[in-house]
Amino acid sequence: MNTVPNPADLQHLDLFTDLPEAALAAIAREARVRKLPKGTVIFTQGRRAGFCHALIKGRVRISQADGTGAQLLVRFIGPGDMFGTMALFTDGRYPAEAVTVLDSVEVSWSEAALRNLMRVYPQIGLNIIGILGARIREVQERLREMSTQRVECRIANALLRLAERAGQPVAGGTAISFPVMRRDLAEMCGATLHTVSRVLTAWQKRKLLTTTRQHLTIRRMATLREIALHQLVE
Amino acid sequence: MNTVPNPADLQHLDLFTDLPEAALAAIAREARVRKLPKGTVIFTQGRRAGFCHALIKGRVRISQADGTGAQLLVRFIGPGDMFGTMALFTDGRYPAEAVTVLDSVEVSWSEAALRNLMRVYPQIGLNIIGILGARIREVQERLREMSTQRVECRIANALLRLAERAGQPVAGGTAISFPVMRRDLAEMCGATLHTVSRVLTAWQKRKLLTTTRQHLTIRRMATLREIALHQLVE
DNA sequence: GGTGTGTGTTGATCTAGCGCAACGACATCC
DNA sequence: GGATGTCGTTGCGCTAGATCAACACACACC
Repeated sequence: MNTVPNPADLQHLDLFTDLPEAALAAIAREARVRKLPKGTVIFTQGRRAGFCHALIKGRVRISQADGTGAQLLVRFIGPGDMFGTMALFTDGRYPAEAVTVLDSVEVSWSEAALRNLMRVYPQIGLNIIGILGARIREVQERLREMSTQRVECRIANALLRLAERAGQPVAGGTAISFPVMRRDLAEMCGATLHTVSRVLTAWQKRKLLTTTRQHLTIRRMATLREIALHQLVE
Repeated sequence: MNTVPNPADLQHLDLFTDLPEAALAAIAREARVRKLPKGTVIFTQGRRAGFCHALIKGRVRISQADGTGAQLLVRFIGPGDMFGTMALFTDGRYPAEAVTVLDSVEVSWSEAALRNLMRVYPQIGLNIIGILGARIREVQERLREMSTQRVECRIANALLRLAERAGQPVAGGTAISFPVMRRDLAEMCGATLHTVSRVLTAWQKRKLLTTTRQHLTIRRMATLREIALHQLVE
């Protein structure tokens, strides 16, 4: 585990786009790099937050639980994404839990370091605003889906989002590049894993996709898009 | 309609907290003030955004429609709140529609003016980050509610949020200070207005609240909180 | 090899809340 | 004052999807 990242890696982080070389070097100097094996808990819900995180490699599952144990899968973090940063600018506590679902590498900055960097390079602040804005859009869209669409549409939309952000072109389709369980999909779109299982097997029969345990490949993206759009499915 | 606002008014905007007097004066100079009668459409979904808005007086309804005409009530804007600003930092289009539900007064700044002000007073950027962060939290919480809780809880939560942000203490309860329709509540929590109506009349029989046409007063806040929390209602 | 434990499937019921339909109450406008 | 439109209520049947339950794999570890 080396403790200083390669500035070239930082270039691809959404947090630090449009920054000069010099800035990236300064940012790298303040960073802490960690290798995190699959299954590592990076932070837990409600814990005091002191760091801004970004992912270099791997995949992190962000989920939120309510009092009764019900879970919402907020999102999957991929390489280049920042996470756990909102807390620094609100009440200082992580609102969700972060766990790696693949062997991963993260970079992080202390709150103090980040604030310093933001003072020197205001572009970072603008980047954060852009990231948060985009995220609000997405969450609002999901909220609208949840209130207006039926499960099939929501599952289709969840798959499309996964494909967009973690899709790997393979022979005859697009594979999701990390393990996704039925339970994950269920918690992404407010359904039970039973319903998700039923819908997926139905789609598998229609050759829309193929699945092996925890692995998923979309075969007919266009049809999936249609299902996602149309309220009424034939 | 005067075109320059009183700096004292700006002081109470969440956008401009923690700014020096001088800054407020400069901000006031760049502002445009408009009186908007009830029912005015401030912007429509999808339109090109060129302004950052804030409300001085009144109430604005922000809602988002999907292709099929189904609506999501994103939130109600009250005095001091900024709105329609996210668009400037994402794709430049308003993601929702804004309509006044009371006679209102708004201030707005052109994108260019706002960016200039942000450059001179970086605190504004930090404020925006805080506002967006808080908003993500709220939307995520609603998303979690939508996926895990049943309608009664969701309606209770919607009412509690309304009370928190627009509650006026009155004799024997807390009144919502602007007109709210059954349809509004329904679009806030992903239900039909029929269901909302049924639930509200049930609660009225239990003396939890009283309603007259478009007006709503919560009588037993504590009981409502219980309903909002408990998954299972007796 | 057997024995767990975490995952996925599938069937059989049950029910919360939707959809439809009809009506009632209040406000506004002519 | 009547007509028209917006808003709210209520009854009835229906269905999407939850819940309950049982089973079938796959991969671990002993």
